[in-house]
Amino acid sequence: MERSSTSGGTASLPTILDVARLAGVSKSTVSNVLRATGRVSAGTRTQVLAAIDELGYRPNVLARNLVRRRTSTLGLLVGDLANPFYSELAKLVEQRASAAGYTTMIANTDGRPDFERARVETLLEHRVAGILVLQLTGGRATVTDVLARAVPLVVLTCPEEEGADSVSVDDAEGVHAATVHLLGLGHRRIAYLTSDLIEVGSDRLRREGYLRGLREADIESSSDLIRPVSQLEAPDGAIAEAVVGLVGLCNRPTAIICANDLIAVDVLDTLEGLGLAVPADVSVVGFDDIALASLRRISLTTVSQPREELARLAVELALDRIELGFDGPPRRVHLAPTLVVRSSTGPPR
Amino acid sequence: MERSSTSGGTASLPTILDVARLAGVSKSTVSNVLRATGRVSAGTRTQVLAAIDELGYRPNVLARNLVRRRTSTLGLLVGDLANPFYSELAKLVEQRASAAGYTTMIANTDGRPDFERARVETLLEHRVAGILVLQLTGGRATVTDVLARAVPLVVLTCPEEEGADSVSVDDAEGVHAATVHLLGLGHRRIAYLTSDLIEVGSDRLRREGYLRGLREADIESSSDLIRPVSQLEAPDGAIAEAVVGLVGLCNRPTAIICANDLIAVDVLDTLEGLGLAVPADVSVVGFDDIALASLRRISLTTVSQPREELARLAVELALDRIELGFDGPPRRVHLAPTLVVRSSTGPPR
DNA sequence: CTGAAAGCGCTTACAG
DNA sequence: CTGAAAGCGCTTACAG
Repeated sequence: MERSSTSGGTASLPTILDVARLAGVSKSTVSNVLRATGRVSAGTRTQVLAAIDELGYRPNVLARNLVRRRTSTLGLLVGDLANPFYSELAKLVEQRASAAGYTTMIANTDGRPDFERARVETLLEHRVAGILVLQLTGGRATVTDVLARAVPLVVLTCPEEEGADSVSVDDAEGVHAATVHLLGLGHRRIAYLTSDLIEVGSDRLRREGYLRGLREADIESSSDLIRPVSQLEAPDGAIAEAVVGLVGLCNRPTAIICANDLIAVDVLDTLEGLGLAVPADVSVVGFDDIALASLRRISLTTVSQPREELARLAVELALDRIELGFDGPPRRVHLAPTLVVRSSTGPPR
Repeated sequence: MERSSTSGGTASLPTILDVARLAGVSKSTVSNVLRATGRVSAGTRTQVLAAIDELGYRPNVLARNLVRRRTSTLGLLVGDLANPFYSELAKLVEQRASAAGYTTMIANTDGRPDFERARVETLLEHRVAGILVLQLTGGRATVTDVLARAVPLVVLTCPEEEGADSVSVDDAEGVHAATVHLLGLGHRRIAYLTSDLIEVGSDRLRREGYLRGLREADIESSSDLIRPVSQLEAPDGAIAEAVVGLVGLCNRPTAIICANDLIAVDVLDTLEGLGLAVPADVSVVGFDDIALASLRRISLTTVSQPREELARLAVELALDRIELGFDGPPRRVHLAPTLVVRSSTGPPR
C-alpha cells in the first residue's frame, strides 16, 4: 500500500500522494494538473490547486526526471571563473539556459585535466541534458570522446574541436587584424605573449594570425619574440618574467600582442613597474575585451568577442540536439571578432 | 518482470541491472560494490567491476538521490556573476563544495527579486541539499522564509539576515577604518557613494561605519555627501552622474568612500574624465579588494574581504546542518576586514 | 557474503 | 474527465 509520506522521517516534504488525498483525487489527476495537460475539469483543478497550496507542495524534480529519463539541467564546465571573460560568459549562458527552462550546474576545472575528467564524470552521473564547455583544458580527445557518446556537447570559445558542436570567434582573424593595426602604426618588432591558461586550440590560431600578419608584411618572425609562459606552474611571476625578458632583448620589441586581456593587463602593470611608457615605449594589445579593458586607466586595444552572441548560440546548439532531436554532424559556428582600438597602442618611438 | 533497459529506447544507458546480469549477480550486490560497503567478496567484486567497465556503466545519481531522499548538490544564488567579487567567491565556493563531494547549481538573479524567487523555487524543486546566497536582493523576508523551512540556507556577505546562518565581514568596522584613515590624512569633507546593486544590509552597516567615523571626529555628516544611486535603473550613467554632482558642490568633498570596488573604479574613471587628479583632488576608497584593485594603474585603497575564509566557512556551516544534522539556531560568523592602503588616497590639497 | 522484495515520488499509457 | 497499474534506476532493510 501507499503509505503517508508524513509518517516517515522528521521533515518529509509533501508528495503528490499527499496532495491527491487532500484533494480527494488520484495521483494521476494531480499529475495532470501539474503538467497542465488540459484534460482535467475546472472544478477538480481548483481543488487540486487548493491542496497544493495548503500543503506547500513542491514537485520533486528528481522523481520526474527519473521517469522522463532526461533532466533539464545543463552542465557548464569552465576553466577559470575568476577570469572575467569566463564569468561574464557564464552569466550569459545561465541566463539563456534559465530562459529556456534549464538549470545550470557549474564546474570549475582550474585548467587541470584531472579535475576536468572528474567533473565531467560527475555531470554525466547527474544525467545533465547537455554540457557546455568554456575552455577545454587538455585531455581534449578523451573528454570529447566521453561526452560525444553520452550527451550533446558544445564547446564555446575553443575552435576546431573534433566531434563536438562549437561556437567561437575567428581567433586567427582577430589577431591578424591586431597585427595589421600595429604594422600600420609602423611597428616592425612585434612580440606574441601567451600562457598555458589559454585554450590550446585558440592559442594556436591566434599565433597563426600573428605569423600570417608578419609574413604578409615580409617580416621574418623570430622565436625570441614568441613567449609562452606557464601560469599553471607560476601563477604570479610568469608574465612579469616574460616581459622583463622581452624588453631586455638587445633588439627590443616595440609592441606586444597578448593572447588574452588578463595577460595584457599584467603586461601593462609590469611595464609600468619597469618605468616603460605605453604606448610610447611599448604598445600592448589584448584579446577578449573584458569590462576592465575599457576603463580609462587601462584603455586597452583589444580584440573584442561578441559574448552575447556566443552564449546565445551555444545554448541554441545544445537545445537543438536536446529538444529538437537534431542528430546531424558537429556544427562549427564562427563569429567575427572586432578590433577595438584604444590608447594602449600607438606609433613606435 | 525486470526488463532489459537496452530493449527500450534508442540510446538507453546501461543500468545497474545490466551490470548485475553481465556479472551474474543481483542488483544488491552491484549496489554493494558501488557503495563500497565492504560486504562483497573479492572475486565477486572483480567480476562486477569488469562488467561495469565493459558496459561503460555510470550510476544514475537521480535514482540514487530519489531513494536516499537527499541530493548532494548545493544551490548558489548570486546577484551578479559579472562582478569579480562574486565570481571569485563563486569559484571558491564551487571548489569547496566539490571537495566535499557536492555539485553546485548556480543561479544568477541580476539583482531582481522576481528572478530570485523563481530561481529559489527551481532550486528547491531540485531538492538541493542547501542554498548559499551571495547577495540577497530584496524580497529578503519571503526568501528567507521559504528557505528556512525547507533547506539549510547560508547567507554570504549579507549580515544580519534573520533565520539563516550567515558569514560576512564586519562591514561597519571596515568602512570605519577607511574613514579614520581619511580623517588621519586630513580630510574633513568625505562623501559616501552607494548603489542599489549593493545588498541592503551591507550598505546600511557600511554607512553606519562611515557615520560613526565622522561622529567620533566631531564632524557633522551632510546628506549632500551621501549619494545612493540606482544602477538597476541606469546601469551606465548613474555613478558618473553622482560623481559630477559631488564635485560640483560649492563645498566639494575631498574624498569619496564607495560601497564597493566596482563603484570605486567607476568613480576613478569619471574623475579622470573630469580632469581631476586622484588622490590630489579627490581621494577614493573602495570595498572588497577585487583583483583589479591591486593593478598599478588602479591602485585602489580598499577594504579587503577574506574571500577564501568566507567561502570555506559558508560551505562548512551548510554541511554542518546537511551532514552533521546540526539543528541549532542561526549562527553568525563575522570576519575582520583589512584596510589595504594604496595610492588612491592621500592628503587633501 | 548474496539475493528477493519493497519503496523513493513521480509519469505514462491504458481502461473506463 | 478520472483512476489503477506499471515502471524509471537506484538503495535499504531483511533473510538466508
